[in-house]
Order: sequence, then C-alpha cells, then structure tokens
Amino acid sequence: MYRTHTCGELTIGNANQTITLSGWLQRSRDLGGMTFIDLRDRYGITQLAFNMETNATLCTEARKLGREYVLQVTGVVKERESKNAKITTGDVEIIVTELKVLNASITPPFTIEENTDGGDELRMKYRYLDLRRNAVRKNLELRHRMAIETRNYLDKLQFLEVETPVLIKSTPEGARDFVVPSRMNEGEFYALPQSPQTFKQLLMVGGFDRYYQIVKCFRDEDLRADRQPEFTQIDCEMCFVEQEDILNTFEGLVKHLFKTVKNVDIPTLTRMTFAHAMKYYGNDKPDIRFDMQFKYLKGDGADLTAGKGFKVFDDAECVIAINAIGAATYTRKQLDELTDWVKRPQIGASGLIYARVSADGIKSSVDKFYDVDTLQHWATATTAKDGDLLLILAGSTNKTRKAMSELRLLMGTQLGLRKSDTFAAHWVVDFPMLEWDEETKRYHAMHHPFTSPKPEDIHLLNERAGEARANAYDMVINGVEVGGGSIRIHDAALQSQVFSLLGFTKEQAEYQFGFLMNAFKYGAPPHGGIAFGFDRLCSLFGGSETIRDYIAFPKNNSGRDVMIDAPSLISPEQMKELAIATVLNTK
RNA sequence: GGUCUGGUAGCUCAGUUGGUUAGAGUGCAUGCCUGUCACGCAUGAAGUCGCGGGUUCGAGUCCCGUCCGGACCGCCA
Repeated sequence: MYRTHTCGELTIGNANQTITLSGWLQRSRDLGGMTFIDLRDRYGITQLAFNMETNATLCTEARKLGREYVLQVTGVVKERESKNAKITTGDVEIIVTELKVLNASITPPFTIEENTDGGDELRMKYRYLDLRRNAVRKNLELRHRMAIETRNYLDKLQFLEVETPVLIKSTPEGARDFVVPSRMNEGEFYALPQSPQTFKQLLMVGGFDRYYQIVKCFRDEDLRADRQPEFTQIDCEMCFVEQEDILNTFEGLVKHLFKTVKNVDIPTLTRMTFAHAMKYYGNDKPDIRFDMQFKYLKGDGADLTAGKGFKVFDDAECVIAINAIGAATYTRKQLDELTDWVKRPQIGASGLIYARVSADGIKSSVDKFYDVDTLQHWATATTAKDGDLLLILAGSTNKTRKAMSELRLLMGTQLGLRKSDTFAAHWVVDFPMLEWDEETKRYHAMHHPFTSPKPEDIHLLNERAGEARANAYDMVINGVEVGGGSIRIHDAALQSQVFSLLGFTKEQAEYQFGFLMNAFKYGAPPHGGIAFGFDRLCSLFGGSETIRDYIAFPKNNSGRDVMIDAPSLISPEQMKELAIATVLNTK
C-alpha cells in the first residue's frame, strides 16, 4: 500500500497514529541538526520531520533529497512544537521512521510553487509540471465542477447526452475546417466538426427532443487569448420550443452554475436587441457591468453640433459622446494618451474630442468652435455633472460606433468598472439573419445557415434580405459572448430558399446539406438550441482573461502544442498510404 | 495578410549616449546551523546577449534580414 492518507487530511485528531504518505518533495529546509520536508500531493502539503539526534541515518538521507523527488514515508503523526496556520495540516508533522525514494527527479526548469518563476512558454512546454501547481489544478477543478453541474441541471430537465461523430464532412460556410485524409477512400477527406450543428438537428428529427453534449469543436482560424483551435462547447438542442423556452431554460442553467459553483445569485437576465446594442454600445456583446452608453450629439435624429463651422463634426455622419463619470481629473497627458490610443490602426479613429465638466464650467478641446451654451447642451444630453469627462468621436456611423465601443471598454477598465468578481449577464436578441460580405459580394449567415428568420420578417427575404431579423440570440456575460443559438428552420422549402440567398446553387446545397434537407422531408419537428463556449465560461467564473488556464493541455498562439511538438511532419510512407502530397506555399 | 511588443545565467529581469572583465534576484552546488515553513548565513559554478549580415577603431546597445514567443486588427457562420 502506497499510502494510508493524502497529504491534505492529517490533523491533530490523527495524533500518534502511524501513517504512510506518498507524494512529491515540494521543498526542504535543512537546519543542520534537523531537516523538514514539505510533501505535496493533489490534496495538500504535509511536513515531514527528521532529527539527527533520534535517527541520524534517516536524517542524513533526507538531506540529500531534491525538489520533486517522489517519496513514500511511514511515520507517526505528532503535534508540532511550532504550528503553521497557513496550511490545513499545519498543526501536525510526521516523525518519519521509514523513507523510500519512489523516483528521483532532475531539477525542474521552473519552480513549482504558488508564484512560479516560469514564463508562459516554458510552462506550456512542461505542462505536466505546471499541472502540479495549485493555481493550475484549481482551475481544472473549477472546470470539472462546471461540467458536473451542467450535467446535473440538464439531466434533471430530461436532456440526454448523446455523442456525435468527430470525423464528418467539410462545409464551406463559416470557419475553416480541419481536414483528415481518408485512407480507405483515396483522395477524399473528412473534416473535424466546427460544432455538432447538423447532427443535433438530425437528433431532433430522430425524436430526441432534449439533447446536450459537452463536446470538442475544431476551427482552423487564427487564435487569441480566448480562442483555441480545439475548444469545448456545451451544445444543446430542443424540440417543440420557441425562443422564449430556450432563453428560460438556459438562463436557468447559468443561474444554476453561478449558484452551485460560486454561490452567487444573479438577477433575471435583461434582454437587448442587436440594434439597441449596436446603437448604444457599438458592440453586439456589450459589457453592462457599467452604463456609459453612447449619446448621439449628431445622428439618431439629433444635431447639437451644426452651424458652428467645425468641419470635423459638420462632415461626420454621426458624433457620439460618452460620459466618463468622475474623470474630469484626467490630465492633459492622459487625454493625449487616450487620443493616441483611439488613433491606433486597430481602433481607427481620426481624433478624440473631450470636454471636462466642472463647477467653473465646461472646458473642451473645441472651445474655438462651440460656445458655452452649446457645450452645456452636450452636458445635458449626456447627463454629465461636475467632475465628469465627455469623450467624443466623430465619423461614419459604423466606424465611430466600433471605435467608441473600444474606448468605452478602456474607460470602464481605467475607472475600475469592470471587476472580474462582478457579473452582469444578459441576452442579445433579434440578430440580423444575414450579413453582407464585401469581399465575396454576397450574403452570408450571421449565425449559421439553419437559422430561421422571424416569421414577420420572412417577406423581407425576397426584396430586402439584409433587413430580415433572425430568431437568434446570444448570452453575454461581462462583455464576453458565452453562448449563442437560434430557432432552426425545419421546413425544407424555406431552408432551400435560404441556401439560395446565401449563394448556394441547388446542386451545391444538395451536395453539402442534402442529408439535412432530406431529413426535413420526413416530419422534422420545430426545434432550436444553443451552444455555450465552455472554456470561456470557465475562465469567466475563474476570473481570468485567458482560456488556456482552464485547459489541461492548451496550444499556443500559432496553434502548436509546444509540449508534444505538434503539428509535425509525417513519413513519406504515411503520405503515400493516404494518397496525398504537400505543395508548400511560397512566400 | 497587417500593427505593436519581446528574446541577456536553469528561471524572472536590469543593462544609461555605442566604450574596460555583462549584472541582480531566484534556482542550483558546497559548507555551517535543532523548530523551520519564501528558514538563515557563507562560498561557488553558471552566458552562442535568439540567429545571420552590415555600420564602426569598438555592437548586448545602431541598421537590414530572419527565426521564435506574446497582445491585437483582419478572420473566427
């Protein structure tokens, strides 16, 4: 028997018991006559004590042990002379009588401690060592708890977890597919699923009226801190439901997770239309932990800027202001920094106008053009009070909204309004069905090609398809899109009309999705669903920006696994067997 | 595809205007130390300054190229 207890459970109640522990040597303190060793496992740390007076042989042996040696010790639990309140086992120590080195270790490349000295890249390369650290382990424990509670909630509501295939068919819409060559079908390829979308719809046709799956999805696109080439979704689908049913069911899921995992009660989720979100936050996933909504000094029917000869505003399609409450103390230097920030190509504003509101009046960077009365109108329109700062951007509507959205988030961060332990969850609804793609000069589906239009907007599909809204919805928490879904089309005729809007010929639609349209001919029930980004949800609950912290073996920025060094070349024999050859792109 | 940013000891980083032998903390090794728990003290080893080229009397430092990270834009239905 390797152990009778774990390293996290012995207390004063176990005093005088003879026990056996196994674990890793976290750190040793050699005091000459005595040596202390911290023995670590998943559950905690227990101090081992060796004394030169009572057992010189063992103590001498203990002094030679290095970090991360795997040890098995037997000894007697004893109350400590000097206790350590920082750890749960801090009242006791083990007077070791037998010591066995189960395995030695070379010195690890970084220290395996709460505050490691290792950088990200190194820790990724030695991920199995990083996993020994408390912080990383806790994140994965959180993920486990989230998964268990998701299953608990959905199971109680009669959802069935059904697995769907991983080797499927490539589809042209959406993200790039990862493809897998088929040896048995020379020249043909499987694709890894971007999501189990069509399969879950087929499960609905198959009568599984409540399905879910915690499932890997694959998208071959460029990565970010919150994106991995393979990631996990909580994928769900329901029959005989309307949008309202889905919103209620999954609002329940999120509330359940907050309650059981974090013991937080979150209020009923508010709802916002896509149009409203874009207009007042410039963003389809607004962070509503703080207000700071857009006010239109020009555009949206208002014009508080005209006739003063300020060309920038006069030429602009819209002029948008936000009120940064209490930020009138911003110095000229800070404001210049903000200006530089919005002018970066990623933000793309051409400049930033500001106005400080104070007891002495309003001072703006456009005093030359606008008199006190006009500035006062601006302040009134934005409900700015003494001590507040107006930040104003002007230009074309879409660009200005987008830039202002980024500025709003920056100001929210700078003013401490985006605390990671505060949660504001809401729904964004009524997304447009289609999005015009300038590059390809055609519409593509904003959500996906199976999303049903709102019934009252179906008539728009023929004439003004861009205006048609979909029965699609996103759940947003703290400005992060954690989930999204839609009511699906269950009518073969409407589905083929949508395919044709998306530029598919009949033949292409048949080739790509014939199986689905066929299935719809056999009595497809009305259905809809949603999918949550499980990794993002975990990182949100854990208070971290990056989902890599919540994935046991993540990939780096360029999609490499630096630990196993993948992807990698394969042998010419493998290539031949698969009937494939590579033609490298020249730069 | 683009913008920004970084690469110096095992690790985390400093390194001024281009100027003598490239430093610190930590880790590691050795020694001392009987109540430590980030133990303490002392000594020591440890460097292809990412790589290649250029400018210069002289390059960690400046220039060009390249490789490898990171953040972001595009992209991600």
